[in-house]
Amino acid sequence: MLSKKTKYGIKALTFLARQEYQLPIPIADIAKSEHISLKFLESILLLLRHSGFLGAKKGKGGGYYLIKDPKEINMAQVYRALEGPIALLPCASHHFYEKCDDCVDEASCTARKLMIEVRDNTLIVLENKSLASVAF
Amino acid sequence: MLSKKTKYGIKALTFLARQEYQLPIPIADIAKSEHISLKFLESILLLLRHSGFLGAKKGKGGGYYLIKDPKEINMAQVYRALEGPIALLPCASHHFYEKCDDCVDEASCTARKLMIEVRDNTLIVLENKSLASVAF
DNA sequence: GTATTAATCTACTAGTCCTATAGGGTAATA
DNA sequence: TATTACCCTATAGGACTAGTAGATTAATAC
Repeated sequence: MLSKKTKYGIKALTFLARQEYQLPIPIADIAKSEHISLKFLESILLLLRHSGFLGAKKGKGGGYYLIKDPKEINMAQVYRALEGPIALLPCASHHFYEKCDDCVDEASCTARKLMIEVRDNTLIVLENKSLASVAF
Repeated sequence: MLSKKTKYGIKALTFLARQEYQLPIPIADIAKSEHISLKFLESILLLLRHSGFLGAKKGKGGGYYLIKDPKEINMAQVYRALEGPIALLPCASHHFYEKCDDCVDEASCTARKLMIEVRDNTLIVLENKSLASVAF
């Protein structure tokens, strides 16, 4: 299951992508429009800024704005920044690989085998989607 | 991420499917072979019995055994019994649908849209896999 | 019918993660 | 210089995970 952090993050990015003009939008405006707790959203937007998706401007007239063209923002990258691994098992992950403690032989592990197939298919979906393609 | 319950459940089913003869196997044998905590596995096998995948026999010579042909056991059903919804958001689930509190308009929700696509692709993978096809 | 074996059931717990909340600090702008 | 709005740290309730412990019940072998 997706965490609310990821869900809210995707919604916030979408909200920004749908703005007619790319001016900074205050957190409060996004929180109100998307019905997200202000302080929680604050931490999410900060993470998205540190991950290179958003820019921020302080002071009056400030807020958050997209740093790249929504067409160039890949949903797999967004997912990884917010949620972490795309694979459902650490041993089936590319970017976050970890060996299982209990596994004697990875090659014969059916759970791993199955989850690698799921991951590959999920990746195809996410990598072929840009923020622009889902927002409109 | 998959819970260990689901991972262990899949491994246990695989272990049973790989048995040459379909005789009852004691929990302890499975736990030892797959390096799973005995008592934790106990609760998992019980769940799999209640879900209609396993039969159990008490007493000497007892244990758990597959109730159906591994070819007839669909991995989507196994996943749902162990982990719950296949969709990554409740609002994108068929069998476990729930409305989001924060969502004003489901139709325009990009998180939902994206997760429905992920779910559809995951379903294709899981529904086309039988326990037999992953175990061998 | 008794002992043994092994599943079944109930209850409990330490630890971790999620989803926030609170409050002050800091930087930019008008 | 006042205001606006992002930045950072700390904390906390609740849910969930993974595992433990112990008693009970049912089947089988002798």
